[in-house]
Amino acid sequence: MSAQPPQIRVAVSTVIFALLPAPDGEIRVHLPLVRRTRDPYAGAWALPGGWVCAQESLSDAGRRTLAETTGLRPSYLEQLYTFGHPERSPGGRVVSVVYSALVRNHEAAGTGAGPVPVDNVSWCPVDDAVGLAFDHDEIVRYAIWRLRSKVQHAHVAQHFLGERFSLAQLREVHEAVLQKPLDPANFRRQVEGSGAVVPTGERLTGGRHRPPQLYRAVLTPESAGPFGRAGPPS
Amino acid sequence: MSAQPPQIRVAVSTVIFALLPAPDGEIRVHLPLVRRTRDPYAGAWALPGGWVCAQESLSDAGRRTLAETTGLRPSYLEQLYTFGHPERSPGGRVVSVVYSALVRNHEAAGTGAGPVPVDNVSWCPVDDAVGLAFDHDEIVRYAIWRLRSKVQHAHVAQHFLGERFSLAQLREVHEAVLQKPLDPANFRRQVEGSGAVVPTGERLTGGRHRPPQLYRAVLTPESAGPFGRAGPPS
DNA sequence: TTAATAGTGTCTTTAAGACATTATGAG
DNA sequence: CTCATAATGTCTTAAAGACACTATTAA
Repeated sequence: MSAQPPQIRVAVSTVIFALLPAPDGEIRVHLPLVRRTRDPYAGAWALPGGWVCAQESLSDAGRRTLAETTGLRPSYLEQLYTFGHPERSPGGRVVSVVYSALVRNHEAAGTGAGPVPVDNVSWCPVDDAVGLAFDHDEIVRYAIWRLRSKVQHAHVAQHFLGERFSLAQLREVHEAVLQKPLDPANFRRQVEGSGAVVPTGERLTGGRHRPPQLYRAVLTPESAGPFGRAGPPS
Repeated sequence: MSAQPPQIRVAVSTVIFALLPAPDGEIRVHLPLVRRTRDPYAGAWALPGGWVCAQESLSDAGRRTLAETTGLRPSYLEQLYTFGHPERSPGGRVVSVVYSALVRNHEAAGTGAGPVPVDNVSWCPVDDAVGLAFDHDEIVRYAIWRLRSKVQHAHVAQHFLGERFSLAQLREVHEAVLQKPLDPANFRRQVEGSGAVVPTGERLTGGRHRPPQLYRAVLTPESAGPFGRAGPPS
């Protein structure tokens, strides 16, 4: 162990997912990209991010740089992975701690998710996010794999929805993420039986059909982890 | 994004697990700790680790510092989490990337795992690893939770064993990690049916009973992840 | 009434768990 | 032969999946 560690810069990046309608009308998983204004990779698309300040936590740095570059303020960030290959940034050694979050559609509004593009921010279907700056292609690929592996753990899909939601809405989220149709009856039994959601007693009116029961998420002990929430502190 | 990032030091720590007999004869999950020789926390036990050098990858830094402090050289390191709370180290801002590995008993030999203690290294039952330096208590708690959540994914347990192993040995690993007995017949069906192991045709002789078939692990597509191995690059 | 989705029932298939039974090599 | 563990069989129960059916609201 050397007493004088070398200069390594610490950055954060964020992979934000939202379910938006693609040009073909299908609901697909999208993520926001920002256009780089300086070298290296000036003009290329990249994940939102920036440097970690001396007194802020890593997740706070993720939140701050995401808001600065895109205006997004998700309620919940989860650490995804830390990328630190010595050659991953041409400008010198950078270790990037990457966070991920799921946002609702109205949270994405006004940030380039709608028909009007916001300057230098673009929501992109995840399968089209290639040719990004640095090693961000790899990061995106890893993030979408993790999303699909973990959607089974019910709390993941609920971040795409509001506090109250119908089971049909929850099912549509799962269908969009997994890219396959699910049986409404079996889905209902699975979700209700898992204890991950409870009915609120309210109903969602306004549709031209029978109004569905509204549910809300409950934190299950298994999903809580050793610190009573999704990940460790920091 | 500020052009001049502040000075933040980057370190790695490693949580190494081995299955060793406890004083009471039970096989328990242990991990190696090293005694700190300088401030902060001089004299306290801590996880093996050290600073990341300029030209080495994060996992290489984990491997190197682990070997320097304990002599251990596990074949496979998996990134666990990155801890970066601003106040986690009294000596100034430190971001620690933590790696985890599982080692076989003979790999742990000569590093304090046997009856003869090696200077400044001690193998400790995970439940007794409290009062460590920095935030290492939290790190250990998170690592053991992850180990227990993931032992179901068969490849995890196989790192504790050699390349070839009997199903009884594999079952004993699962029993030690999960701290509960498993039905041999049902365990066999589950593991064989999962395709995670295949018989080698060899048998393990020497016991005073019917010699068991030996198996080896096979990398399943689901456990491989998006890059054909357990985690992303870096 | 009709359209449309909410919600239930039920059958089949698959897997988990408990536990009895048979197989085989060492001594 | 006997002991000990390997390996298989079978029964029960629970869950997953396919799909028919009933319920309820708005227009």
